[in-house]
Amino acid sequence: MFLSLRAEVEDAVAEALTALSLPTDDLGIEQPPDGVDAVLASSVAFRLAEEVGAPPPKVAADIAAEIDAEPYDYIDAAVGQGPYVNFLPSEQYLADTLETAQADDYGHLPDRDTSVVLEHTSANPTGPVHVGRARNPIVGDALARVLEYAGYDVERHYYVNDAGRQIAVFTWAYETFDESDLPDPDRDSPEYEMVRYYRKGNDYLESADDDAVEAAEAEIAAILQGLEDGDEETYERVAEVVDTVLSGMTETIGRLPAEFDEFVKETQFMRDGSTDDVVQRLKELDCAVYEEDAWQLDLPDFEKNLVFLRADGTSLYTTRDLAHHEWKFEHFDRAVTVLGEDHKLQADQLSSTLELLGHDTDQLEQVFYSWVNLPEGGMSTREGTGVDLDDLLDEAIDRARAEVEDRMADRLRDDDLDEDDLDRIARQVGIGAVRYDIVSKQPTKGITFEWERALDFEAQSAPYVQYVHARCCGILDDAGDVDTDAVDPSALEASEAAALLREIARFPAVIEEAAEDHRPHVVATYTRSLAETFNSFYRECPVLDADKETRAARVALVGAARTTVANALDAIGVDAPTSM
RNA sequence: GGGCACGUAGCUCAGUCCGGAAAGAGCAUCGGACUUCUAAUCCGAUGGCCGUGGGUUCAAAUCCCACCGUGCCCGCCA
Repeated sequence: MFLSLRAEVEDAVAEALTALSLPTDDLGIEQPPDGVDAVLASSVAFRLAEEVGAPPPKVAADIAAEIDAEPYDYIDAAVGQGPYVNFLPSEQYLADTLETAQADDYGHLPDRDTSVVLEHTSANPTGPVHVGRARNPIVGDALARVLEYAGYDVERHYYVNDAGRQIAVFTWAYETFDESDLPDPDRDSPEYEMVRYYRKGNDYLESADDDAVEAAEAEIAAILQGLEDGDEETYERVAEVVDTVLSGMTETIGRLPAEFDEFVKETQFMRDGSTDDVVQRLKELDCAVYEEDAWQLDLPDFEKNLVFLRADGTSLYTTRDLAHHEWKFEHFDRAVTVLGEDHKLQADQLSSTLELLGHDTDQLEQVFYSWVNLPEGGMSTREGTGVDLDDLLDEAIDRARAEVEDRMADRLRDDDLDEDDLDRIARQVGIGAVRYDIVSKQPTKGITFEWERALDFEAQSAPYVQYVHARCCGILDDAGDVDTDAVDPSALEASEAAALLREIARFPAVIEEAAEDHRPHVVATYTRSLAETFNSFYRECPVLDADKETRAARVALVGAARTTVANALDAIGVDAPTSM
């Protein structure tokens, strides 16, 4: 409804300006601050004051007077208020919002008939997922959900780097060292067992004597060469390591939850010849140069050349990624990638090169986030420094469980939570808190990991919003059967109820904004604001004890609040508990 | 050295893209509200030269320039 209202307001302002022979290039539509009755406003009078030769309040009043609300469904009136033209919503707006918002699919925008491939995480399959890279699956999955809400047809991809030196080292180490020489794994899970070989191998390369290292390097080089030559046996050796490690990582990421539709392997683009094909076309480019036995691109906007073929004739990560992206463009309308800020330069070079190859890079969008660091520095799989995501999630669940048990004694609601409920709530709240904490911040801001902060369940966190959902469910449970179809929204005249309905009405616009700008955190901000508005309503407006007509309207409003909270949380991937 | 990102209350952050109605939350501190639809809640108080200095504008946390601080990047690594 909000989106329709906004369209009507834009139309009304443009019409009025045209009638007054004023320019319509900037309508100045904005949302008024709290405490103003209007839902939308225009500040256009400021800009027109000089042209008209009258002070802004006079101009605003004239524009308001020119607007006839009659033909509009959702505008009740346009009123001049100081220098602003304020728009009051109609009964119809409130009634339609109340009805639409109770539907399970509230917040889903119409299908756009546009396919989007969203690549996120793509962490090298070298070991357990640590907190340093945890922002990627959380932001990526939330963005995928938001895009789906916005009507896009989304596929989630994990690009598997299975052709790099690290993986060759890993494969060599796995085949070389014996398990009896390794420490016990931190967890009984494949990636924790496997990473021991990786770390052992890297240690060996750093500390063994020169001859031994040289021999090892020869074996590693042979693996890389085998991949480049398309040797089937080498692929299988590497795949055993990669698939095993990846299976464990996938399971950890799945706890967030974040799932993938496809794991796209880098080697795919070596085996199908597309990397060779890209290389041929890159050589034809005007900026292609052959220097020091290597093929490079002298990209106009970059200081250094981009090497795309090594002196030994092998391809590089970026070369394969070019083939990967051409494949994406072939199969999808748009491609979005969530990347660490350390990949910014590489991503810009990729984009420029794709442009030179004749692709429309408007369809490629990148979202960057900064790494989560420890107070003492970055996290590293190879060095084994860092906090494992599994440990963080386990600790979050443990603490959430302790909270629930703590509150059991003086719990007011008499609904007999059993052991299964306890497990469920601990998991929903614990994981929700971790996820919400990350998804609610702008990804470009730096985060330093601290246990206490990451596990803070106080207000402005997931449990605060989840609690509102549980409260709604509680009220609806007790309300029994209420005919919410023929409810008169004018029964919601209490200001807290009206404010809640207006906040609910914004949800589709929030989804639209988050999807267009690729900023899922605005949805998190919205859930908090919605929860606050609900809590004010909850305090001031009794639902079950109200007179019949008010009761029905308020039950409908709580129903609308429940679906809105549930769907807004769903859009950022946080569970909505039915009881807490 | 160059490029990019970030800098808002003691702490953690919204708001910045697209300039407009007294700068908003939470935590912390202090003071209130549970015989009431769930107190993981609510109400109130305290706390801000929006990094600094210029500029543009009727209007700047928001746009432009310079500077300072922090992080990331500048491999024939990924």
